[in-house]
Amino acid sequence: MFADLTPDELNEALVVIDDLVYQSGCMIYRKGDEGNALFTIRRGLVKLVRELPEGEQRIVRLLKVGDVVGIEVAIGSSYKHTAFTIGETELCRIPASAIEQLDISHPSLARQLMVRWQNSLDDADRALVEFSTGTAEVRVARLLLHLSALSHDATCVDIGRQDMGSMLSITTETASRVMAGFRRRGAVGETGRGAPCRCNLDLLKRIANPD
Amino acid sequence: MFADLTPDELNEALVVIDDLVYQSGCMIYRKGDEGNALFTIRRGLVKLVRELPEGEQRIVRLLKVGDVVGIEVAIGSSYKHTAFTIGETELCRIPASAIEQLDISHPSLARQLMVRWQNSLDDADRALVEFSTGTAEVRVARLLLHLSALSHDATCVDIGRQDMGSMLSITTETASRVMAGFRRRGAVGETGRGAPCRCNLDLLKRIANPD
DNA sequence: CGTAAATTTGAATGGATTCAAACGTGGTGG
DNA sequence: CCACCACGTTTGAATCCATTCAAATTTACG
Repeated sequence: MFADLTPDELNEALVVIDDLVYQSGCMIYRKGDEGNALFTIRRGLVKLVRELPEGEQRIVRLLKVGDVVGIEVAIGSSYKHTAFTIGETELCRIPASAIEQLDISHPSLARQLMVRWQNSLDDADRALVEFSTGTAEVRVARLLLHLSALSHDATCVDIGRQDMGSMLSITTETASRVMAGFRRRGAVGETGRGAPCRCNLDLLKRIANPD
Repeated sequence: MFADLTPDELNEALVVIDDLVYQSGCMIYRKGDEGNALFTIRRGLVKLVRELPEGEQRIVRLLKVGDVVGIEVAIGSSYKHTAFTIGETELCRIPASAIEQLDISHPSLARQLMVRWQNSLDDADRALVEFSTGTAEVRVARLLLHLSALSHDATCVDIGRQDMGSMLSITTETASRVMAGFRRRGAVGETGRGAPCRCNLDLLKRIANPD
């Protein structure tokens, strides 16, 4: 993100940037809070959550290593979601003031930010077409494929059934049922508690794209 | 969008900006095409469509007056969706080259673009929470409320059942059934063909937020 | 006026939800 | 160390909602 900065500018930026480690399930910020800082993910996962009118919550986006959390801060907005860590997660905290300063003096940072915005938009659109259409089986398969793509091997982070459900707009019970079916069919390996599960990518792809 | 430009810059920009009128159902651009231009909507509606693996199509976003169509062009990307007009629509065509030029000389345009990106993101998130959760009745009610908010009166653009369905991830038949029910209950007025329908906002709100 | 396309309605089916209970896991305190 | 509780997951059975397939109806357009 800070490519194209001069050494001086970089140093100036770095003094105000903190490196933070959150444990699993921590709230990073709450929707509506004044946006004092944005974050980049160095390790772990972050979920952006929005409350439904009915009181439940829906996961709007899942952010991965390299993604920016709270990018809306860059235009002076308050936070649009509530953000939680999933698994132990390491974040870089970048104060809004630092962004403002650099933004003016350095147009290439502006471009970097635009690229990040577009990436977020792509993720959102993907959620709309892949995670909100098709049967429960199809959605879960697509989510597992998505998660597998984050790791270099075929393991995927063991996400809770509740989180699965609120990402895919299905109940935790159906999420559980579908995963049980996948296990029976060998689409995913036996899930050791909390351990990442091995996925049968070929089989999952076949399930995800019914012809 | 071109606030904060000097008269000279504005003139220079305006010579390359075309004003176009499309009739209903026209394709503005196709997904994957090289992005030579972006557009702003002066009148009408635009739908951004993405093809599902199964061959069907899903409406990812509905753009209204003042929105930017094809904003990804500003970072040199090809089009991420296929764009169609809904109803007769008037667009401003802004060549990518014009954006590039102004982008460098004028940082305030960059900020304007970021705001637009964030707006798109907000719309996408809204689609995820409001148009992809709840029963068919609830989703249709929320869509009608959303459309009503675009007009200043309580009328809302008569969107086809097919488009309704592919916005809400329901079939055209259920969309039709739900609308029939709403008509019976007086949630929407009798729909004169192609004419905008009058909505009973209070009743729709009650349906949209089941307590 | 006649054909094509979109909308509406019906009946049967299937899939997801709901409500409930059982199970396993981890943490706490006796 | 074990009993106990809280919490997430799993499984079951009944219900409900949306889909599917089909046909009738209306609307648009040449």
